[in-house]
Amino acid sequence: MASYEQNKLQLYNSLTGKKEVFKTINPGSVGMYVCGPTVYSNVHLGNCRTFISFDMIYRYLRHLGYKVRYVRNITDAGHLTDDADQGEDKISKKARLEQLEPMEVVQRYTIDFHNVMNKFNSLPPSIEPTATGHIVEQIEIIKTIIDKGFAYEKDGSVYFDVIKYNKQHHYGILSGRNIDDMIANTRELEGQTEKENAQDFALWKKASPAHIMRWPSPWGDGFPGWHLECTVMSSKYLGETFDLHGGGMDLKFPHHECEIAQGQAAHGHSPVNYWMHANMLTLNGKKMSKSTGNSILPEELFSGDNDFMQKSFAPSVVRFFMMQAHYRSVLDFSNDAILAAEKGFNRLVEALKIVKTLQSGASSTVDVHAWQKRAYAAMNDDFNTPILIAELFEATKLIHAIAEGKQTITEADLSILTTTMEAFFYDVLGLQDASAAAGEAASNHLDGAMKLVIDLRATARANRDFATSDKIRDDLAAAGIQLNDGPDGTSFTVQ
RNA sequence: GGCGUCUUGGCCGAGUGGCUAGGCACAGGUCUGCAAAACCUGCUACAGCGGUUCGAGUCCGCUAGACGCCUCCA
Repeated sequence: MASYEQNKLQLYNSLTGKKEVFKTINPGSVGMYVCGPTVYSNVHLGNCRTFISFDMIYRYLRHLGYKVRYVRNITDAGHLTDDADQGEDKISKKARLEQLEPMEVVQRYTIDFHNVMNKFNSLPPSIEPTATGHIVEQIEIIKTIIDKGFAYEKDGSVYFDVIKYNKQHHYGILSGRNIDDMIANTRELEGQTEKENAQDFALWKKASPAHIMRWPSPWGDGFPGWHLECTVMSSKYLGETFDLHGGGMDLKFPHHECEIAQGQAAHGHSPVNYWMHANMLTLNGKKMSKSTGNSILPEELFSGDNDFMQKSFAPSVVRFFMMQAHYRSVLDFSNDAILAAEKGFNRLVEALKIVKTLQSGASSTVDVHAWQKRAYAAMNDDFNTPILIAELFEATKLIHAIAEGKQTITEADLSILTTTMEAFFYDVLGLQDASAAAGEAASNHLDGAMKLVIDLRATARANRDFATSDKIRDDLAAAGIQLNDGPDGTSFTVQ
């Protein structure tokens, strides 16, 4: 029996507002789509939280034995800077500003995105399609939506007819809005004359002569609307209805709402069974945002070169910090919070080393099975990583107790403890031991040199030459190497 | 203005109506030449007011505050 059959996974479905038992369309397989970044600038830490959250979800689904096809797009065209007719494509705007070819911008920031996600130990998706690679399919689906009567052409642009759609379906089903409220509360925007209604959104935009990124279409030269690419690429690679669609909370409306409308209009049924939304990462209590300057780049955090934090932090520490909060909660990033996370993270890393040195005994005085069950229960309850981490700390206490001989454990139980700890820490949470990543060869050389220094200090201490022994200890500490004196001798840790 | 979410101990952060979340910090202890580190122990809070209930952090209402979306946003 596969692991996913034994674990009753429940997840919060944004569409219904409830936790639901996860039931896939095809047994054992999951089709999962997550809205990726618009590659017009470096991804900031807030962007990363969403992708790390869904990386964890992807990892846990795989851990449960599901075969997952994970599609995450790259938006390299079609994203307007505003919704008015003067709207300009984000990529081409950046290209103009930096005197670059649009695809040069795309290339630069796509590479940056991949580098950052790599450092966060985020697994690459199964398919990473681009909007510009699917212009033909987007034009085709626009034709279909026009044919079905849910879109109209106006002067080289095509708009989705939200009012007409809403007569048959509920536009606002995901975000909990209704069309009358939206109409009553629409802001007055200049240049909206083309649309029949302010709520209508663009499927295709006519390109002005100055617009760099443009493609021919039945309606003239232009470029696709932002919402369309996700509908096209998800249905192409996952089918017209698929299991799971994720993205940041800020995409719920209008982007995901429009995706539902487009899918429904084009294919006659709702595109997604489970909608999941990762919450925002805030800085100083406010949403991280490139445009307001209230953001921090991952690289600035890894290097320590920023105005917010007092030191640098390893990618796994940052990831651990995020995993300590539930993905649906707003999380505030601060110096104090990440410092606390780093210490806790180090304790877990240490426990993972100790667990490998434990000796098994004839009987177990600890209930490893109950513990393992609680750990899975936490994850099965809408991916509750904070509780999972609390259980990992509980296991840490057990490991110390066994190491000190206060508790005993059988070989079989020790095996469960070790593999479960490692599976959750490395495979599911996607964490890495920073010191191990630093390089085995270098650390072997350091080990040899440190053995010499530690021996010299031990000799000095034996001779009660504390001036020498303390100088060794203090100077090493200043160099970032901490000596740990214990009953069995001295070890060291690199800070 | 509309819609929605949130307000938990010094800090971060989970909590399905009744049972200790967890981490950090702090205090005491063990170990140590002294420290540090490590480990052990301790630390019972739920914005305010009212209601439902045998019982509420957990449900309902009101008040205050914060945040998000409504415009590009992960």
